[in-house]
Amino acid sequence: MENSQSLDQVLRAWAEVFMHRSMHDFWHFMKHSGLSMSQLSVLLRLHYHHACGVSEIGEHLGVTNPAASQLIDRLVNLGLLERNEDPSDRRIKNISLTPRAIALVQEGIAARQRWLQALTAALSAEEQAAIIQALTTLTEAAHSLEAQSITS
Amino acid sequence: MENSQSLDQVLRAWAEVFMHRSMHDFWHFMKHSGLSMSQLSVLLRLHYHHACGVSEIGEHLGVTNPAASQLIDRLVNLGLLERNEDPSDRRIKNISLTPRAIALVQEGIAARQRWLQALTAALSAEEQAAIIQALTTLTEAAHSLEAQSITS
DNA sequence: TAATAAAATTAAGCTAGCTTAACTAATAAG
DNA sequence: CTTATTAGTTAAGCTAGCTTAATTTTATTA
Repeated sequence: MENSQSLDQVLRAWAEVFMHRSMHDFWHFMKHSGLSMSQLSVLLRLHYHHACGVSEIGEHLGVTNPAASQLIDRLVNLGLLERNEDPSDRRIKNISLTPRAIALVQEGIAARQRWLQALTAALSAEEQAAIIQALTTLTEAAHSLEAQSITS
Repeated sequence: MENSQSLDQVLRAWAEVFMHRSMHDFWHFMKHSGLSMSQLSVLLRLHYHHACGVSEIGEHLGVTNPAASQLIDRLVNLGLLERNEDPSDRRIKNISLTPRAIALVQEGIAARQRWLQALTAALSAEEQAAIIQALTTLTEAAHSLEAQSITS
């Protein structure tokens, strides 16, 4: 069929344009916030998962315990993280995002959201319906793939 | 309609899961390659745009000229960049990716491609057709939005 | 041709982020 | 109760990445 590209090509083209844009935006977000990749990784980890101890953050980042401790220390000083003793085990420090950090992460997510909305704003009802269907399918597939990888 | 979410919700959910995955992958790519965010930014800039001088790279990264020069110097020593005199103006050094750097960037892109393929592998023909249509529309919209922003 | 401008580099100095090694405090095990 | 283990921090030292200031080389302009 002349008006239909292969799924492979379409995925490639979409990933290319989405990633190019995402990396560009992320770079500017780093510059604008003044935070490093390591610092933003900590904030994102805490946004997507639950509050946790110092070691878990270091493990997730692939750095040593002292590195995680120092990184957290700087973020605490910046007012982006809170460090509280775990009442059940006073050796553990529970690390969590401050309201300011939550707002910062939300703003980063919202920026991407605005870009996607701009993409779809001028589309017809039919095109929008197709996108709703397609992205719902993809999102579900992503979630089930993630559920699989947890068990493996 | 009960089985149809709003476009807004769908975009939000998709951006969330896609970004979470992308950031996770990107972090591991950095760790695995041993390259910093700044270094990868240079490689991506050169992948998406043409070869250019030192100043342009610094400008794109939002750093000073000496910072760009030093960054490039390290990447040249790593065998990822080539630095050649511009024959038309010998003050300018033309910076370009080496074959090794091209392969590195391609591998990063291919990894994301494989993830998307895994997402769509188990889908029905109808679902695949809807995704082809939707992502083609989104990719075109992204390109035309980018074309607009160049002129503004 | 002499002065000026432009592109890149070098030098000096700072901070972030990482390492390993040594240390403190709290819990678990014997 | 004493010993070992676990969680986290502190200390010392290194490199990357950034800055500003000074320098070198090439091109432009008066």
